[in-house]
Amino acid sequence: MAGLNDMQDLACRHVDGPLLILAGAGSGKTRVITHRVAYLMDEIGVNPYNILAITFTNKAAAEMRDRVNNIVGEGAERVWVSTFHSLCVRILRRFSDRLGYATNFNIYDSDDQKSAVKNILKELKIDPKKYPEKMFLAEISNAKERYISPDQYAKMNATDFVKTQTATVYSEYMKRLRKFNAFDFDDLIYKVVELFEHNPDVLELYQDRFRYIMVDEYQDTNHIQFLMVKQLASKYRNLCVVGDDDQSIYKFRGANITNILNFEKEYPDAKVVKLEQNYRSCGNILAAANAVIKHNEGRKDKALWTDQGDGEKLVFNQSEDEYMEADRVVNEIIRLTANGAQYKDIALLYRTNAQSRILGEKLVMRGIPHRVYGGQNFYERKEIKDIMAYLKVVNNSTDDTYLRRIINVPKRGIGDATVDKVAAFAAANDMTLMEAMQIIEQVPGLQRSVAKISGFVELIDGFRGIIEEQEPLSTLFDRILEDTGYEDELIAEHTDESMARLENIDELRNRVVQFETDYEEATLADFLEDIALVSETDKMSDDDNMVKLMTIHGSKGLEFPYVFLCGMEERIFPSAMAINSDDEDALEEERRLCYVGITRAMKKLYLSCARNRMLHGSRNCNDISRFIKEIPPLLFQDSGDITRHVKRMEERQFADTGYTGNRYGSSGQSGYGKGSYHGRSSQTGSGYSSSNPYSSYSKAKKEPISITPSTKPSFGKEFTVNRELVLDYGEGDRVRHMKFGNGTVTQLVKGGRDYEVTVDFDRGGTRKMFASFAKLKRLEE
DNA sequence: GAACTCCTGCTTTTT
DNA sequence: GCAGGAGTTC
Repeated sequence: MAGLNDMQDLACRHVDGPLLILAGAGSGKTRVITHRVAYLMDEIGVNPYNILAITFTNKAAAEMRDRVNNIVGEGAERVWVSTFHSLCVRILRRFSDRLGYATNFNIYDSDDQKSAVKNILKELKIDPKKYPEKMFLAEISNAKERYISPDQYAKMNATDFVKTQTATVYSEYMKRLRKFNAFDFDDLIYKVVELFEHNPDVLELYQDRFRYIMVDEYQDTNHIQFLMVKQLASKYRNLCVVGDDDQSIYKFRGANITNILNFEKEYPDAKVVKLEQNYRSCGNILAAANAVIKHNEGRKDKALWTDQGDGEKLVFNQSEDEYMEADRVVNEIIRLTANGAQYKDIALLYRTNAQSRILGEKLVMRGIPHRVYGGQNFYERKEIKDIMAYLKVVNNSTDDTYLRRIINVPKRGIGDATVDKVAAFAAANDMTLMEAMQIIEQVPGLQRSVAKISGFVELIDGFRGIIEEQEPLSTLFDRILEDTGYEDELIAEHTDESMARLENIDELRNRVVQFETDYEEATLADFLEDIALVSETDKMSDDDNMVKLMTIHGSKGLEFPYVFLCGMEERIFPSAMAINSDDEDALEEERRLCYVGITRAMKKLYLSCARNRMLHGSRNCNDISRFIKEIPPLLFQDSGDITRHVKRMEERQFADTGYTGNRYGSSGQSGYGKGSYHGRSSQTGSGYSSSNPYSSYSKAKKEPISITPSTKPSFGKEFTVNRELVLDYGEGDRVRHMKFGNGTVTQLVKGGRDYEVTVDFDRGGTRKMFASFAKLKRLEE
């Protein structure tokens, strides 16, 4: 298959049985998956309806959908491309009644989970100061990820006091969610696995539907996702997983790297294909990435390489504080754009969302268009949560959580004392809060509040009427803003803050209208689901010509010509938590994260840090990140700062031994350019990386790190340079296709390393296909 | 019942 | 440095 390298080609052509693709960063992973889909459909004749592609983010799903559409044309929309979570929601919307849940269930976000646990702790009289709800939530989530039910959990931990308490909370939590007809994120997958386990007919339905399964970012799957995939694939065993153990960065969320490392054990007949040729970054960037990741133990050995040349060197800067760091970054952005770079080609990446504030401020000051992704989520803002709570109550009022949030917002004189009385009545009579409020006259001990509450119930009933009459969502939205007086209150307040809130509400309204336009048939439940499952990064658009700011986690799967990795300091990146952790792997995960960050860059990578920065409200001095020191200095454009820094450290450490510091060349630009450093490094093993015996980090491996930022493959000769695809036909020519017979080429478009051919077949039908698959033969007529 | 003030604890990362 | 929670006062 031309347009693909040998390994990519091999992966595409593997049809039956398990397949593991180890795909390094930028190795054309999505390309392989989409080509494989095309191959299955066009060459093997697989019904697109039988293909499932699972991705990690909605953004990745959308991109894959797009690319599949482009390649296979007809029928592409019938390939099921989605994330684990939305796939599960769709299955549950159809079958959750088998588990005793209604199909209009709510999806809990972390805030909802938190308040649910908080309430349970109150009921069980557990002091949240001694045992914070966070602990219980983490433990519950953990159990769910391992497919451990509350009962099992209780049995497993019968001797441990705190854990028996956790078992009770877990059990109560699940009862509560069932009562409120809600699933949390973990449940979405857990409950599908449970559904499949107890309903073989349902499982078989989906097994037959998804005969060919592909899972992207497999290194980020957790145990329960592994189980689900296993269930689905067990009948036909056509499972293809794609991943890179070096890019596993979600262990904190339960991702289990052994899923990918042990794939061959689980499926002994698995075919394994490694993709190591990188098409994204230039050689210097790759060399830096390889050098950093090499410090990790326990990884599948591999190294990225490119045939695109070294490209530009890396830039490193240490500034005095975070403001000066931001200034420097912004200045460089101005310089880049003055030289023709587009704003959208630039990304600022950082370890924690908090770091975005100062960068954002500086960009505002200099009038640079930019957008901050993630962080203080749009949907976490108070006013948005309030309006969303109204929508959720209208959709499904069984859940007290949202009701309690809005019952007195805006203020309508229904205080906590009143709500507690009604709640007690509801609990005693086994009804929901809303049900009790509907018969409020029967609730004892309320005087003036009765009228207020029945007024509120009428309000909600009015909103529900709008839905029943099938009025558009935006109508409901506007009515909520008006009838509750929410908008009026903010307008009357007329402060900067209230105006900002109004703007946010406007933005939410835009999203409602957008959703309405995108999906005409959409219901309120659909909208709420979309909000619950789709993050902001997912909605990132390439049209906006803006500088993008996001965490490194958020950048996974993306690429940018110019990347700034900011805050490259010890205790920031790697984080203090990882440094102090007793878990050995914590640091390795940070390093993998660093690897992900570096490999986002295509043309040029900037690394920066500050000598001191505000943290937890106090100013701290932080050392340069160990990851910087793991990058060979010869890869840097101007290594003045880093050289001086390391030299100073060495002098400090070895002053009494008479060691005067190695001479890393002059501090000027030309110091490293002549290869002298590199030669020296491989002879003596000293250098900048942690293999340097004088470095402050001695945990490093003994072997010297010699990274060759070269164009040579890291292994074997079988990786030859791309062959160019040469076609012997053109537009207007008559061609023959193996399956579809004869036709006329109506269009020929070069797309990447392949051609997209449109053929008008004599037997009827126009098909778009990739030349590399179609294997069209020119007919002489 | 509401508004105001003080205090604490926290910062990874997110489907 | 900030948000959210608790406690106090009107």
